[in-house]
Amino acid sequence: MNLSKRQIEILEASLDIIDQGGIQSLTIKNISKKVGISEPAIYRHFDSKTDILLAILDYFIVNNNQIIRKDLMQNEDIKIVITKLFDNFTQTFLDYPALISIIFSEEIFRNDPIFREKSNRILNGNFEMITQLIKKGQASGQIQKDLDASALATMVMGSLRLCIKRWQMSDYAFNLPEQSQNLRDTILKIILKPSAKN
Amino acid sequence: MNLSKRQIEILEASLDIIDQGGIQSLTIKNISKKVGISEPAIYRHFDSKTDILLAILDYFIVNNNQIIRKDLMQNEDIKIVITKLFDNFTQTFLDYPALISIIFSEEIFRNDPIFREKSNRILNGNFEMITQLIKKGQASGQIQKDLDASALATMVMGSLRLCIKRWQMSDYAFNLPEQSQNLRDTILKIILKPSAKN
DNA sequence: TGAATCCAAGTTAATAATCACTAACTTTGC
DNA sequence: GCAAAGTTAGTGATTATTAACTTGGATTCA
Repeated sequence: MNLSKRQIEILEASLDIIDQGGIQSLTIKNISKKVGISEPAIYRHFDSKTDILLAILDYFIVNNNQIIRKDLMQNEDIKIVITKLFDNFTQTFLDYPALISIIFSEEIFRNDPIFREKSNRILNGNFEMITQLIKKGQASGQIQKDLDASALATMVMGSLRLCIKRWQMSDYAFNLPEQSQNLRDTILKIILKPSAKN
Repeated sequence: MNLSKRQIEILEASLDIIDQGGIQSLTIKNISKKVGISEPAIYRHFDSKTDILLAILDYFIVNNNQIIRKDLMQNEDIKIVITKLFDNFTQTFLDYPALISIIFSEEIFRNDPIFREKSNRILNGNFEMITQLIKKGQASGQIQKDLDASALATMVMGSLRLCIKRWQMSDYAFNLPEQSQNLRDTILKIILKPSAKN
């Protein structure tokens, strides 16, 4: 996983193209146009288009996730953890809106079994992480224990995803941080035990 | 919007193809193969591939939504409304799993401005409906008033979407009704005022 | 130092496959 | 007997990819 400057340039161009026109517009021609080199020159850096797609998943997701994960796992205060989870994600997408297409890449990568497997593992990995965080919060008495952990994880992850997706679909028209914070605070208000709310 | 038998057959074949291999595998050739007629025969029923895609949106979503909407809007008990919302959606996708691809069609239809506009309106329409239902629940005193209605709507809609998406990605491996009910009950437990819980 | 060479990264041109779609003809059912 | 719905054959455009050649900058060697 040691990418050259040009390889990264190709991956970022690909991300922009997917962001702007969906997976159908990701062609070698479009990539080469955006990078500013000829089509065959792309093949000096990647063996095939499939390799480019796989590299996108690795470069933009797998890496990124491991950083956030460690940070969240180490913290004991569930309120801080969820705040970080929301704010971190929001900031990432604020900085690189094109990444939203990758977070929702399940639909993009569905035509190939290798991609399916990979994006499935990413989604389930994130889901399991959030479930673990919530279980920890329940064990330490900060979250009500009579609430199903995986249902809460679905709520947290699902609402964050929908919020971001709607922002993308609106052409980034509304204030994402504001909406994200609103969502975060509402969720915290709901799932925290009264004693852990301040 | 009066579709012939063959037209509906074509739309259902298209839905199956998208469900199995994503939008990239939706070709006239694949459609004709699935329907059992030649490629040019498809054009006796639709002027273009674009027309087929637009008809998919109309046939599977716009129609369906209006039926559910009326039913939900008429009911006064928010607990019943949310239960119906979850169970109705779940049953629909249980009956026609391929429809899940259409619910998440934002990514599919992104390369064309007309499609974008259309799927955007569908998503926002559903979101607004749920927001209205929650506001009604707050006005009648069943839902806590200090919770932001649109944040709750994001939670309800986002969690339901994620639950269904994960079911699809797992190749329908887990028990969807069970998970959906679990999610529904957790959400009800959380947002209803104590007095409205029984 | 300066010439030889070498290779990574670019180019133009062309490949077969596939795409949506059309022209022209045939079948079929009312 | 006629129109809707099918067929075969072929269109030009676009797809990912390859072949063959060029360039430019670093390395090697006399």
